[in-house]
Amino acid sequence: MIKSPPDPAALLVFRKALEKFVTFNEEEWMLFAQHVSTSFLKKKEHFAREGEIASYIGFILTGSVRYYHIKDGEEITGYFSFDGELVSSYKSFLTRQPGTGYIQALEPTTLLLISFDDLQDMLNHPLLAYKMERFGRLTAEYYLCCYEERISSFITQTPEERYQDLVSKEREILQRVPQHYIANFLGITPVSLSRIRKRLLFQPS
Amino acid sequence: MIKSPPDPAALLVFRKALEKFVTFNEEEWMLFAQHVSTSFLKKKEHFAREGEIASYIGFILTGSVRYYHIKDGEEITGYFSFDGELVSSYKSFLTRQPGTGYIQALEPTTLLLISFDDLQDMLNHPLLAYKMERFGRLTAEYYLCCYEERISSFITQTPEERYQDLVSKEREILQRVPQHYIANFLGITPVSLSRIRKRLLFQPS
DNA sequence: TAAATTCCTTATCTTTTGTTAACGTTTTGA
DNA sequence: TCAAAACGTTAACAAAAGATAAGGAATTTA
Repeated sequence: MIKSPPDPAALLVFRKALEKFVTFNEEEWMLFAQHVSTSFLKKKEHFAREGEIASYIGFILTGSVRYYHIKDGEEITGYFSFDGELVSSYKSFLTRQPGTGYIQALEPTTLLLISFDDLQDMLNHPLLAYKMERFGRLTAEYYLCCYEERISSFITQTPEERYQDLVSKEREILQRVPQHYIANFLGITPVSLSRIRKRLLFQPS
Repeated sequence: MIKSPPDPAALLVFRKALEKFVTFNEEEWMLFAQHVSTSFLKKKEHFAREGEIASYIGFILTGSVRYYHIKDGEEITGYFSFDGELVSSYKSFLTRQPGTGYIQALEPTTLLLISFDDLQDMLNHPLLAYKMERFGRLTAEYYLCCYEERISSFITQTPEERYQDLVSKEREILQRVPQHYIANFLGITPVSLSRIRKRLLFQPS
């Protein structure tokens, strides 16, 4: 992965996106921005691989990625992230243990990056520590809520209901992601999703 | 729910448990402990209900709870927490929106409690703010990793494999939780879990 | 302690999903 | 640009899960 210094426009987009969690003043942002680099992934290029310890947390400027695992030699896609979202093999990044899955660009993808070491530097920097802890807390809490909903969908919904929810709530995924990945995401096989779609066509309830 | 001041032994257990995330010095702990109260739940008593905004985060001193949703008039159990763990309707607690599920004591359960308002006070207290943000970040990150694994299990494993994992890794759940709740937890019906158990008896591979 | 309720298993039947393979279409990449 | 690979659908069959009901054991509770 080739890194370079980020351009100012990109940093502005990043700053804006982070305001969902925390607002940096000028001085803080100056310090923060010094730790940001940029990178580009060609379609199908990997951001993370099984067995590797995640070194970066990424912010997707443009493009999208999928998270997948390999089981019995088969790729199984578990999640997607699009522009404006953070991306990382979180568990690996946070625990410094080898990751168990892959992250791969679905499209040509431009990222902003913060390395683990840089993040630690910021967490230890007297002028940034407090706000970075807060940023980390709010970010983790935000994703915790997302995960909670996703788990709940597996417990309380059938695959067909999960698909209908996707259709009504997450049109973007439908439009930007191949169907066999969506099938995995719903916890079923591509063949089964194709059948569900056919069923819904003829009984759109 | 009846609250009272916690006894010192309970606070000590709490302090010890929180060291997984953060270590308070004496002064900090004094301030922290002032915001802790205690409560007791009889078996089947509720800690949270659908439609209510969660006011407390709890720490289970003794006992256990289950998280469940009601769908089509049926209770569906999604999770359990045991002594030494935190418990809350997190999404509701964090977002101040009405919760979508229930939390109920599986056994007589003793809790330590921190209210949302007290937590905010601590997050705003000059001598505690930094450490509380850090505590919140590390806690949320910890549960994020747990959730990530759980989601991944729904994507990559069959119900039978999930059950086998439970048998090998989480004996405590098996021993303390009725089987039909475990079935829900695995994303299947009690009847189906009974069949899986029978299959495994005769082909323990 | 007796009655009521809950819990687990089992059986039957239906529905859904998984597996494998085939086929035409689209996309990819050399 | 052209061959190869990937994609979505469909079919046929097997395997698993859901729904419902019944029966006995265990637990609860009045």
